[in-house]
Amino acid sequence: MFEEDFAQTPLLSGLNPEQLAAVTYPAEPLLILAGAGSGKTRVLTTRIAWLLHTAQAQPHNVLAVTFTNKAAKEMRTRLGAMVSHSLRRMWLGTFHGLCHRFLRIHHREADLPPSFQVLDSADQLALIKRLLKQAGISEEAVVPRVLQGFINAQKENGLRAADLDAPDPHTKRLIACYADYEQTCRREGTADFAELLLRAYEVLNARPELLAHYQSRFTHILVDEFQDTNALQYRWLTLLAGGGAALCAVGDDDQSIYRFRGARVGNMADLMTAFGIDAPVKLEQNYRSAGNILAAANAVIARNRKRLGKNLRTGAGAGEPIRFYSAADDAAEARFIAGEIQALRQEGLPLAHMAVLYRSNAQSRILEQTLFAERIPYRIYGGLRFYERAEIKHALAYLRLAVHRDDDHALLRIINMPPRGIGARTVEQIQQQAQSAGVSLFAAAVQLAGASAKIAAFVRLIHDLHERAQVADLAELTAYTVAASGLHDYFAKQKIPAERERTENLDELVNAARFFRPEEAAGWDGVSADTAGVAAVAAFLGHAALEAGDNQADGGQDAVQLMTVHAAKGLEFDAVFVSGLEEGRFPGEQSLGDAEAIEEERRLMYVALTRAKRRLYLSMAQQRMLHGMTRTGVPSRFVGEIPENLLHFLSPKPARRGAGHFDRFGAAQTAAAGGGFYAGLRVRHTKFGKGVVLAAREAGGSVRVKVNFGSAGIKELDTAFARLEMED
DNA sequence: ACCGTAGAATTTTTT
DNA sequence: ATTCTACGGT
Repeated sequence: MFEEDFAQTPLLSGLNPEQLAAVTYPAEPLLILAGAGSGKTRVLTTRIAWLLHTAQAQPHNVLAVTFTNKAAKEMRTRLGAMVSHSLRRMWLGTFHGLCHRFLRIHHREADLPPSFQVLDSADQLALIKRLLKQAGISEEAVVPRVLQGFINAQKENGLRAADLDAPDPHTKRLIACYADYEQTCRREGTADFAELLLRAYEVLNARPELLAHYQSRFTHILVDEFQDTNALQYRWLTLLAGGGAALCAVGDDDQSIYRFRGARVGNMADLMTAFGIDAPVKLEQNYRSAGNILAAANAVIARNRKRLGKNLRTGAGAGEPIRFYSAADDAAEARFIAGEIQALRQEGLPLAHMAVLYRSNAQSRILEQTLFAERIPYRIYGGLRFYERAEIKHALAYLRLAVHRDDDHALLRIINMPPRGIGARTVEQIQQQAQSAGVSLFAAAVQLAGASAKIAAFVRLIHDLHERAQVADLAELTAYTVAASGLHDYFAKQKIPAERERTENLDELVNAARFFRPEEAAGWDGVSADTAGVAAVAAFLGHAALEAGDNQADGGQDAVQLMTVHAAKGLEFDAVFVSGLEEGRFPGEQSLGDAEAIEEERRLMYVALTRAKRRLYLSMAQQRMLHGMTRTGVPSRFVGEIPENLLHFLSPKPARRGAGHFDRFGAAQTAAAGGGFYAGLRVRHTKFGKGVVLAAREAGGSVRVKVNFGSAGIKELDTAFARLEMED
């Protein structure tokens, strides 16, 4: 048996039995259920390395898919250190990145122009707004965001506008807009994120010879974070694996926290049925957290009904108890956290090894203020990324026009940026001309150039860029564009220093173009690696849309990490603070009446808890400023789900009431401020029936409560008038 | 063309 | 409270 032999090689040494089983599993469909901190990435990369090592596969036989660029990069790096093979011909990347590459290679079969552009979400939304305006539909009749969600949801279900029909007029209108949107994208040569996946899927599905080629090429397909896949990603994967490839999916149903963006945990169970997998290989040995932390996480997640079933264990000792602090208000909670951070720092723990987590971004403000006041350096995750900055998007719009002059969206973005005297009126004229002549905005501008010197100058600029784009080197073209467009000068002349700093970003963009190598970006094969010409520009623009850059603030110095629980997934820290643990915050108020939503929040809590290696703090505020109002809160049910013997109360221990599933301990002291009502309380109304209180607040002497009555909807009531009975 | 202000919204996020 | 957006005035 070669497993025996290879168990001796450095590649497989150090793996525990379950990891070894997963890595050396035969070339058959396989589902790995990998708990938090169980060495999931290591198993996945080692399996690929083992496949190459044992010559079961060549790099070009492997398709490895992740969700984020970061995960893909890490995998490539780690794999590179494990094997001597060249990984250039291995398809390793994100779903979107790989589909993008596929469509660049097969743009002809996909009926896309060679220079087709990728729309990011902001581009997509802007396109939708423009489209609604053109069709004369008000944004109240069709809310742009709703339409965007509708279109993406349809695409994720594999449905085109032509496939849809609906009885009600509103949905009918959405479908009509979807059709309009499809047509505009087609005319302008653009593809949104969902389109990349859907188009790639459709091309494979419609072309048996192409599908057969890829099915026989990819004998091993590996997927990371499988619990986050949506319906379309699942179909794409199973289509490619349908020719008998060994599909290896790694995931953790307990860490499925992206239902809101279409993730289907059910894909794990479906995969087992579809591919005849009897049981998943479980990785339950945790290498991250101390015993108490793990016990708490296990106890919390055990409350969820729908689980594939898994229980983490650790070889480490129990460690410290979990600390719980209930602060009087949000400011006091922040001060407590700052104080503990200082203390840990004194003990020699680097700040970078500590993280403060919260459910929603709004909670970061008070923490930031407090940390700033206490002179504790912090780094906050989230916010604008490099390629999302306005000045960068402006510059990219010029590049887009350079390679594709019919891109109306790009034209509208920069026709008067920097200001060149082409205002709303002139733009309207151009739009009218385009409409009546049935041509793109740029073509219309060409037609009108004789009538306006300003339009003529703009047309000349775009023509100039277009000509250079055919021959110039990408970096040269970018540098020329930034200067010739007037963007650089415009920002350089601004009064506000922050505006002037935008020129640095433009310089940085030129730099990025200089170092951009298409073949390195994703290991392209079949696509020219030339850095000159239209193809290079298109590839660079695709890279900018698909890889928006880092979204964490300035790195460098030792700093506490602040982020949402979602952003913390996959990371680990010695000390973790989970803040804002109140009913209505975490779990969020929109989840309170909904059992499915509560389970997702509980998984989120599970993710939060399992980030901690050695020390875990849980904290809450009895009163919190929210939307300009002081709201009262009771401890999160999730705190009550942690066995009491694991907790150490740093504040007076709140009274526990009831022995059931939901211990509303602390309710007695804090509910007073809400007139006896608090989030999570079950009530009954004579007319609306049973409901759950989402929020209680005092307004002008009276107490108003927001209640979710389920089918009767969400109502806001004044307790002085409404006849609400507490159900207990 | 630019600026100011009134009104609305307000989980989570990657691509 | 705050932040963003849309609209209207100068």
